[in-house]
Amino acid sequence: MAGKPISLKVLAAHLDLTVSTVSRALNDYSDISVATRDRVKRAAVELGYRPNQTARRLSIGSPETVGYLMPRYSNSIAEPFVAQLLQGLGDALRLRQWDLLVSHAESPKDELKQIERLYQSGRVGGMVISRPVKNDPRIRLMQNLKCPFVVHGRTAKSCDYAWYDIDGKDAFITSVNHLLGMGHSRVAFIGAPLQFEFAQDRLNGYKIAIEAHGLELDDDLIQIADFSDEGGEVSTLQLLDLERPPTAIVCVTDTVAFGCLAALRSRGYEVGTEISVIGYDGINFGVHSNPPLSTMAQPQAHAGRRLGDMIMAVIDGEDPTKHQELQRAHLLRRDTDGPLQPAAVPRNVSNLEDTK
Amino acid sequence: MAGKPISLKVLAAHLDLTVSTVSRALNDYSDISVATRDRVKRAAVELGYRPNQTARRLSIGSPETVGYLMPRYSNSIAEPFVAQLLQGLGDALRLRQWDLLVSHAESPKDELKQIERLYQSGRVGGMVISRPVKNDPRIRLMQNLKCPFVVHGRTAKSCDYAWYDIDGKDAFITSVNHLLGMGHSRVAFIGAPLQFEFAQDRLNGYKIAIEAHGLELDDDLIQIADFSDEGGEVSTLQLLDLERPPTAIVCVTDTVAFGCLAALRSRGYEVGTEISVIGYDGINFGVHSNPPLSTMAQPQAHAGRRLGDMIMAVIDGEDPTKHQELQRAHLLRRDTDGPLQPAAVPRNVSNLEDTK
DNA sequence: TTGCACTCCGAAACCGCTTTCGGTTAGCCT
DNA sequence: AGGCTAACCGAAAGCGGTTTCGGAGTGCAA
Repeated sequence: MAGKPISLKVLAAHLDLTVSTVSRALNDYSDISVATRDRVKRAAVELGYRPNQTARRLSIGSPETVGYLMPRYSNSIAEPFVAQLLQGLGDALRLRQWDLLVSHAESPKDELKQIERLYQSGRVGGMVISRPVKNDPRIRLMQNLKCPFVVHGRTAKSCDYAWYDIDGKDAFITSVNHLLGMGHSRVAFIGAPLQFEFAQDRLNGYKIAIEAHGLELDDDLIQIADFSDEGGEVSTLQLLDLERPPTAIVCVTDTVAFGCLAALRSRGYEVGTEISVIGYDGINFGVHSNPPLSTMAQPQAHAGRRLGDMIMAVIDGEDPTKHQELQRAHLLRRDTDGPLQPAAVPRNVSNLEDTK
Repeated sequence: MAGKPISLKVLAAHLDLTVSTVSRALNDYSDISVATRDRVKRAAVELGYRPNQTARRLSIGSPETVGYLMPRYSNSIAEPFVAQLLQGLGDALRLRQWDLLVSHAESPKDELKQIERLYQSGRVGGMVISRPVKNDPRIRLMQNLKCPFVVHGRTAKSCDYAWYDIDGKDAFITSVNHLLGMGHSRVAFIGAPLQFEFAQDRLNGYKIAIEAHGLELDDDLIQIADFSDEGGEVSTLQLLDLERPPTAIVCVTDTVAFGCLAALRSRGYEVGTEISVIGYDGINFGVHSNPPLSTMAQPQAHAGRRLGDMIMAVIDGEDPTKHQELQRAHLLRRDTDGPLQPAAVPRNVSNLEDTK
């Protein structure tokens, strides 16, 4: 079981054949008799022959590997979806015997270098990236390089590459509609920096839903937070300090929502009754937050699998624009959303005793 | 910027030199004059030459790649540490220009196949695995294959391979001591299946601390849960239904602890005062649990980096047993631990009014 | 018997890089 | 002037596969 892996040469010698014959036998060439083909294959498994992939890849001219560029951390909470995404990606690639290479960079410039190195040096035959920003330089680079790629997220409604995304606009229309339907009229939005397309997208959904109900957009109710739980916390505090604070808040991610909940608790609010909060992502930990977070859930496990299928298709030369998939999130009600309290009175107008 | 990547051959032709000269010039061979070396290097950057890694690796006989076998999921809460680990691993490998390959399997047998394929086919020069079980077949396989590897975790106190681990025994001694020091005398342990060495290790710490205080081990207080939040929940309920329920609980992971907290809330306990809970892992979401979870925190970001350094060293031929690193966890107090209430009376002995 | 079409396998080039080995040139010494 | 040593570079053989091409056998018909 130990020892050097056996090469095609020794396998051929063992069979008293040439390497070329053995190679073609293993690859089911038609100009090899079934007799020797079977004989070769049997010997191959007996001797435990494993073709050297490096040699094979050099020869066929394909790395049979795709790279995944991990998103850079913007905060201390680990990206909960990375592991699931990798799992799905790996499953899809393994069907074709391709490998998955992961890399990550420390700065946007470093990301560009990584992509170029990985592709130009023939280490990967394509890339998967997450979380594009507007006019993303990585995408421009890969297009110039003619490096096949798919994007987890979109940068615009219509674009000329392959992507997989969740419809954030639709999701926020759903969540805001849900809140408005429960009687809320002042619902706030805590978003992320708008250079992230998904942030813009979700904000758009919020605005559309608000205006569709004949309400006016109030800039005070739109906060752009740092993309983290701390960011959600400070934004929430600012909202609460408004003259007319909101009665409901939708958050751009669950992580931001957790910060939001923390701020509300610190001010003594009873979330779900006095004030409503809805997050976005559907991460499982939400069951354990205080209170359990209502959120727009999405099929994360599916994403990796689909992205894997798509990158393989694009590498195969299919038209990238034919591989654009938009999934919908669905409202997962837990405990942080509820109808507007009839007697709800803003906290900061000096009659605290009423609400107790 | 587009077009085929340029090869050594065209670079050599462009310089009117041979490939061998150019290759040696780029690799700083001493038998190349500084003049031509500089000329070659300058031309290389000008033309944007990127050596084909597949060819290079075939030639030098090393894949310059290590594989990471992702742990299989046992529950629905995403492994928060995978992303951090990969990041650290990637950093360490990138220093040597090595690549990181990730793979995962659906069953233990599949894991063995993956390892064998990856190594025997020359795709990886070494492996990193997580969460070993007792007498782990993966480890035996890699030893037979002579595949360099390092383990995230240990299978026994003394073993003949490289590992990085957190001292779970020490951590549970610390947490149990902390609770006992606050007056608790009935502290329970919710663990994971003992085939996982870390589960055994942490249980040992618990036992040692209990006995060191002259207390007797009570089997009723030792629960082996399914390795998930649901598991923590059912185990906790069983503990609460004891004749003499515990006044404090230590949990084998934070995830289990979240389930524990859920169970306690469902029974109306005020965690942190009426009953104490301490988890293990220090995952950041613990800040947002209800209540915020006290836990044994550990330097997760460090682990990947160290594992990367170690696997490189082992691949370089260093003695694996010289690369065994034991880190300590430290108590991170949040809100779920507190002194034993003097008047604490078990809930299920019919005088509920006292405790209200 | 010659010819022809198949069947089946070997020879050899190639993928792009590394590395050993050998040979040419220049410089220096006697 | 001849010889010896360095300094530099070219030639070529790998690494372990894949793939094209051609040639040796076989069978069958003319």
